[in-house]
Amino acid sequence: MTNSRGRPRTFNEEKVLKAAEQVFWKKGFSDTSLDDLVGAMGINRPSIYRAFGSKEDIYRRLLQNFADKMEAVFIETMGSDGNIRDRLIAFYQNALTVYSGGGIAKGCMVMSTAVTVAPCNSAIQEDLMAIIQFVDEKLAEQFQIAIDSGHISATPNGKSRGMLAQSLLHSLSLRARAGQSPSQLQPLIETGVALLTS
Amino acid sequence: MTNSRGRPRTFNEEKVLKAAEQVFWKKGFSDTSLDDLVGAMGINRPSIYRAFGSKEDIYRRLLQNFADKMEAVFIETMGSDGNIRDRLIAFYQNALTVYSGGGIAKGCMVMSTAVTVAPCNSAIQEDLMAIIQFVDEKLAEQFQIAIDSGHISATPNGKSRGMLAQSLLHSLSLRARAGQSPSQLQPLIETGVALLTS
DNA sequence: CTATATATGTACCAGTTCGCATAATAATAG
DNA sequence: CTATTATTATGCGAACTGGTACATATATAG
Repeated sequence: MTNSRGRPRTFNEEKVLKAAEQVFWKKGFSDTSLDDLVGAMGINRPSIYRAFGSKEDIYRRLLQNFADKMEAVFIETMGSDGNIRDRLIAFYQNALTVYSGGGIAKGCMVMSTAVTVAPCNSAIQEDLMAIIQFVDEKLAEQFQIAIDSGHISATPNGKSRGMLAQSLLHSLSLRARAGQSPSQLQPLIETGVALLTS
Repeated sequence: MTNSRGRPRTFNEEKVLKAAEQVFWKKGFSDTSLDDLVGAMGINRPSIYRAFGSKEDIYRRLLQNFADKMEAVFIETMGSDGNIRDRLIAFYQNALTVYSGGGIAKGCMVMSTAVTVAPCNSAIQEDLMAIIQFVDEKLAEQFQIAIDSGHISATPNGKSRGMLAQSLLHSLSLRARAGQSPSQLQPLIETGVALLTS
């Protein structure tokens, strides 16, 4: 029994999901209508449902998808072997490029859009919480390594530094979406990293 | 010509605005319907329109209203004459009480709800930007005083410290709305303030 | 070929959205 | 009292909401 029976799809799954992401990213969950998705994805309503489920299903999938992409950025920048200061700066700068990309003020897709719905949608709230905790852990790991190898002081500890490092990320996202330019935010990255690695 | 001609209002303006705030705070701008407001405020649609204008008018008014209330918290805590460390901790703790109040994960009303709409509504985006910049300035002021009086080092400068201090606020709001408890966030406040005042 | 499985397109559902037109109500001014 | 002014209540309507039924199209399996 092959999986390719029936009429073949006319759309590329990756492409239409990317299109849907753009809409959710800009308009948020509540303000995105199925008609918006139909327009952006270029496929009809019943096809969307058949392929991806409900609006909420698509959105939650894209949340995880975005988090995965940011994790890739994290691994790419923080995984190298320079000192933690330079690696952190590279990470924040790449994140900021994502947040401010395309000339539109966007911020982080997760932090900017899931927040609002969270109190009314426990599934999305849990997704958001899980992503925040994951980022905390990943950052804490890196600080712990730097502490263990004597590059930075043992206080604040790795976990605290991780949470504070994510705070900077939260603020970059929020400020970018409010319309602050990358050049305005660059000093925030630099002084933030300086404090975080002191 | 007196102002009290005609049929008198049956509602208390402050009270119904407070009720509206609760709805917007929980559901965000887009997901709050006029029927929601009618239900919460206890007055009919045409009365709402006559008294406060459109849904967007009410929301923007409440944004500023909330910012004013937080400024009052700021003045109350940061205006005293203890050392900057203790005053900052008091400020963050009071803010966190607001963010986590009433058993529901709420976060900051401005940061949690205006973010999402910002890219689609330039007026709200500008409101958000103005509030962020105002908070930056108020915080920077306090750090500058502490620097000038020799209580903390001159680098990072007051402006940078102000922006970083607001980052912590952003993260507290986001984390509270994601469901993290005040006790989980207390260490973030403490280590954050320690770094900010080092 | 026929049977089956998947995808698509039209058209529609019931419920909700915002905003308003209209009329009734309740106060004051003279 | 009547005229004026302001607020409140009923309820409309046209557009939009997320979601689906049904018929049609296009592939593979045998």
